[in-house]
Amino acid sequence: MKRTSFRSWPCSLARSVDLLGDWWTPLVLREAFFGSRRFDEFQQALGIGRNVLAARLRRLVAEGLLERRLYQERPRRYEYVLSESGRDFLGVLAALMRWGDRWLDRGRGAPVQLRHRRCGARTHAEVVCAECGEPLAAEDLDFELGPGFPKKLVAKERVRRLFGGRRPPRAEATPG
Amino acid sequence: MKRTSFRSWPCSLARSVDLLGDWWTPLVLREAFFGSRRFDEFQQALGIGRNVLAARLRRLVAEGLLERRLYQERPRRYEYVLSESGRDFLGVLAALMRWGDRWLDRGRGAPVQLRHRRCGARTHAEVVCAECGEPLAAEDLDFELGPGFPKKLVAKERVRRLFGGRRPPRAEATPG
DNA sequence: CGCGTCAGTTCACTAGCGAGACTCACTCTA
DNA sequence: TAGAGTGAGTCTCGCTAGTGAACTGACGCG
Repeated sequence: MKRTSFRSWPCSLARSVDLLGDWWTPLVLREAFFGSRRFDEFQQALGIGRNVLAARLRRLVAEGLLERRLYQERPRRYEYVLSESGRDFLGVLAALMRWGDRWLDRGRGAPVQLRHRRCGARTHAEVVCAECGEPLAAEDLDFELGPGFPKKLVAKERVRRLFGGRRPPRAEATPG
Repeated sequence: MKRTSFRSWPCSLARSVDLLGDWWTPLVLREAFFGSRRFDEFQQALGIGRNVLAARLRRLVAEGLLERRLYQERPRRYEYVLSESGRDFLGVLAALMRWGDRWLDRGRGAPVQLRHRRCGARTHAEVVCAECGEPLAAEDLDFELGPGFPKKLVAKERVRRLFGGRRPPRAEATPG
């Protein structure tokens, strides 16, 4: 029984989760943002099993989030640095960190804070609408089919119900 | 050999990942945002195993992201609706979806798009600095210890290296 | 009374996760 | 030229978590 793969689901969320949705991968990426590059750096910082780390690094390289580069011959040693897509993942990590700060700190405050060099402020991540800059809230969003959605599936009943112009009534009745 | 728990790590990211970092949980939450409330709705929409779904719902309820409420007596039937913290998780999902749109679509375009009711635009999520509103980039961020960081650990060598005012040189040498 | 609905639980099976030991290739020291 | 050290992995193996499917139990309906 293999884990069900979401790779080919018509949903970017599912695909991302398929790739990054295990317990270690986000932390490996965090370490990369903290400056780790070498196998043993990652391993010691996280206390992760070496085989697990090797597998994660391999996959992240295969998927293009990390680049494996030779930093010395004799013996051949490789290090792992964030690629463009890897660096772009910072937003997701920052959003997740922010969520944890808000809901998981049990009154002790954030363990780690962000300082934004550009404006100098101690800050945190916020997820906004790219067009108007307002924070995104569930109530303000509709989901629409995009160009990458398979034509075959458009006719499906569930799809039509979900994306048929408006949200299902139950969703709108959500209190709050 | 149990999965190592990140619950008590001094890192909101690790704690969030511990809670939500498996393959199904984010998709269950996505379904909740799409309007699913009932057990069988979730089950059919995702094709998830019923026992796995039951376990995920139970945990999400225990952690406060979902509320389990009785929607009919005789027979007793429960449904699951997003709580405040659950709704707040939308930002993370939207950021992850956006990342997938950018890096995982293989030239076919986004399968699902967002429409922001407030401004009317077809849009996507963007992660910005809460203070100045500029998009967050890895190069512009410093990490600092916050009030929730355990005092005991501050003396640790690794911690001092990471948070001792500036980033380690290797991080700054990152190309890009 | 038998059928359908809904929300789960139980069960048998197994892929693969995770921890720690081990390997391999090399350099450095004396 | 032994011996220690370093760094990047592989190997072994117990265990767990996910899979799919059957089952349960409370109830309404005709």
